[in-house]
Amino acid sequence: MATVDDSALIWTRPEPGTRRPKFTRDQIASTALAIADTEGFAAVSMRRIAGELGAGTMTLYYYVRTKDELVMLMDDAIMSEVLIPADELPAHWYDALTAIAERTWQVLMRHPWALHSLQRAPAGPNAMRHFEQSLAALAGTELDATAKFALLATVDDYVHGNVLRAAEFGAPAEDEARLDAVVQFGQTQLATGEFPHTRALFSGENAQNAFARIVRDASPLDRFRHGLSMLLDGVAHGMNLSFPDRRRGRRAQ
Amino acid sequence: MATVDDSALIWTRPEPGTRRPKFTRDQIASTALAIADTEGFAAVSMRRIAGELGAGTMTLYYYVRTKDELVMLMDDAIMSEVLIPADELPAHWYDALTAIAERTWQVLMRHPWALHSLQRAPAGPNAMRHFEQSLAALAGTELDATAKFALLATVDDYVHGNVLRAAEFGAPAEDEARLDAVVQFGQTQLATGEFPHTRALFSGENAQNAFARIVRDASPLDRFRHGLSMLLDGVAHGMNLSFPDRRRGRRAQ
DNA sequence: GTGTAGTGCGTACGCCGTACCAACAACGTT
DNA sequence: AACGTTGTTGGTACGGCGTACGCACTACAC
Repeated sequence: MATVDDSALIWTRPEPGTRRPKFTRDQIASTALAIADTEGFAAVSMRRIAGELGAGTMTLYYYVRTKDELVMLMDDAIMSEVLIPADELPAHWYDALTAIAERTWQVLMRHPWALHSLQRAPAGPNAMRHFEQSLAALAGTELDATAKFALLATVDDYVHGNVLRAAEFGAPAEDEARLDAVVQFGQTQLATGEFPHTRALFSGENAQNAFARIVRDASPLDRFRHGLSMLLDGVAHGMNLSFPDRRRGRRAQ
Repeated sequence: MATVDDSALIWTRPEPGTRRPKFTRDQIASTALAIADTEGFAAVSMRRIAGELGAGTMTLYYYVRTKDELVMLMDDAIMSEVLIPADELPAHWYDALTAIAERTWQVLMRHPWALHSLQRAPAGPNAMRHFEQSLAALAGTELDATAKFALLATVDDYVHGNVLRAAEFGAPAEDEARLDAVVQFGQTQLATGEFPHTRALFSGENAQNAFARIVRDASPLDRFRHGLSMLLDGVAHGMNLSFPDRRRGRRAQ
């Protein structure tokens, strides 16, 4: 009796502390984060984290009810990185949204595994702050609630989708041999003649060089920016919003 | 000696068959697909698939070298669903891209787990066909190779990102109690006053109703379409492409 | 009928998350 | 200073996972 509500989110349960425990949730989360960043999300196991901390495995369960909760803490830590210091947020909605999106992109690219776990996690405090900040970026516009929501969701969708793809290219370069196998399979397929347009895209040069050219033609960040600006341009037109006036220092709207 | 190259992709290894095996890769993949669709990707285990097929677990390894390869087969099966019959592809790039994106969206929404596994998988034959078809959609434009590639990547990014988010809302309604806990946590946070803009978004009504209103204001598909059209409008302006002329039957460009 | 090699799969190993519960130690009380 | 309470630690064990290894079976060529 008087047990804690089983469905309560971890944010609503205070960290244990009446008798000075050996660890904190933050310590545990950041240990897990370090493992995920250096060895991939798959390397994050309760045994591994505990080992890293010099603790018994089951000790972690005194701070956290399940591994999913621990992942929530990791996600929330990451979301804290995407927050922009209030005084650095540009005044114009277009610039503000761009700044937020770019920062989000950079953070997620540093922790690409977060997208997988973020999916299941309901918004934690820092995710709410991110949303709040995004709304603040739109405060100067005259959009109604539904439009604001739709706009922010669309931008976030693009950011997440881009990271999903970009992260897979920037990955640990794979196996070398594996990569060769992939390229060679691609070439074999192209040779079948079933892919005339794709073949034309790689006109002349061999596929590997062409692929490298396309990849190096623009950095992942540049490609992200380009897509984002197209999206925001479409938004500005479709929602009747102003563009920032870049010719002078003034900020329209 | 004379063993198969370890790094060879599954597509390059022929299915076993000199002596009429009991199963086929297709059978195995579609069994796995059925499990994933009805019970989630986590329920897909080698033991489970084998059980479903009435086979010994290790039998699967005669058809497939690792579970990852099996997942590639699943992904490729899904990618086959997104292909549009050649004669149904609209002539104008804008309509064609919209059709491809919508179909992709619908397929991925039916198999939301695919996004997780798709990330690691190098493009299989059907993924290549999808790319080829996307290029075909742009055949009428005057974009160069780099621009085409960038455009398609951007659209795919948005589609994947949208599914990533939308799928999490349309999920199995969760726990009821769990959902209550999430809503209640949100309200508590709003009450702190740290989130004025978010609070304003839910003006008046209580948060749960407001949330429900925003969700039902537009179906996930409508919201996807809206974002996609904004993106494509931005693309059309930014890349100097024509819009389809909807007033008559003719197709510009 | 017999030999061979393609096919099926049982066993076992080392991972995983975590339920259960005994042991330990920090503190309030006396 | 001694004790009892209870917050904190973590050992053991269970049922899952992917899959390496290698033996058993059997379909077919001869």
